[in-house]
Amino acid sequence: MGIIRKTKSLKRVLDTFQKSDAAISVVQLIDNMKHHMNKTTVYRILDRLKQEGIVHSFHGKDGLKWYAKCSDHSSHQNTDTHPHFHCNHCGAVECLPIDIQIPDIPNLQISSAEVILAGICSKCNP
Amino acid sequence: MGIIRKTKSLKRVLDTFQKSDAAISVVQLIDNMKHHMNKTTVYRILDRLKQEGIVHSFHGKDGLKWYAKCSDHSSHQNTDTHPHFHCNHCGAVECLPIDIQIPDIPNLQISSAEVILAGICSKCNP
DNA sequence: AAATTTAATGCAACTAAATTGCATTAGCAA
DNA sequence: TTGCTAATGCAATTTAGTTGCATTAAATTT
Ligand SMILES: [Mn+2]
Ligand SMILES: [Mn+2]
Ligand SMILES: [Zn+2]
Ligand SMILES: [Zn+2]
Repeated sequence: MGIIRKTKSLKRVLDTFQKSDAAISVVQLIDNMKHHMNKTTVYRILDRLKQEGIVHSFHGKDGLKWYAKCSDHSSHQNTDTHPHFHCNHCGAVECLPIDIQIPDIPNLQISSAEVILAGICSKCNP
Repeated sequence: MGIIRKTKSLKRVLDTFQKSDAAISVVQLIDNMKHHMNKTTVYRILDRLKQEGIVHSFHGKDGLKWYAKCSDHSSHQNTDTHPHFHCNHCGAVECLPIDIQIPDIPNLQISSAEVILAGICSKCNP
């Protein structure tokens, strides 16, 4: 595992994540890359980057897929349960560097959690 | 608001929710109803039931839409932030009657939260 | 009980996200 | 430079969800 060819396409996508902490939707990323690579390629690159632990994915408030860079400290591959905030006004999504406490539930073996918070972000706030 | 014709189709869908507390995916519900009504009708009935506060919706771990009956006590239309559990093994989804504490985040106005937990349910457990 | 009104439905066409198969290209190591 | 094969492009496909419009059937009125 871990065999990655550093193709131009991969570098370009990787760059997007390294330049900013912001999460990006697949739809948006495909659009950003449309003059440089095929959408199928974007999907496949995201798969690889995720497998390598370089990015993580989750679903935004509308069920669409988003990706964001894994921050250095939060690379606990499995137990990375930080929440995400989706702005209802501008549509931006950000990773929140906090820990949501998931209580133990009797009879349930919880192995992962997705927490998506929605509201108004700081930029859209008065 | 609240004008609802008690059509045969609506009664049939309503019955599904009243007979069980389990959540059901739209995909599954459409399949269950396929001999009795059109999928468009299912979508529209779900919209109405939700508007009436009879059911609530959320996204499962794969981003698909699920619905479940609103329990009598949890009909705080807005602040209903109970989590949902999605079994990785059998695919069942259940509403969890617990409260997840969402901490205040500086600069963010959080108005809703979706918490989806994944793992192994009691039936799939040893 | 018939006529009226219009919410609700069926259906086909459509949109959009995500996936797949296959021929071609380009990283990279020998 | 050559050879291997991971990676890509592209077109077709799948699937969730939506829309427009003609038709049907609840509910209300006569
Ligand atoms: Mn994140
Ligand atoms: Mn629920
Ligand atoms: Zn915003
Ligand atoms: Zn299960």
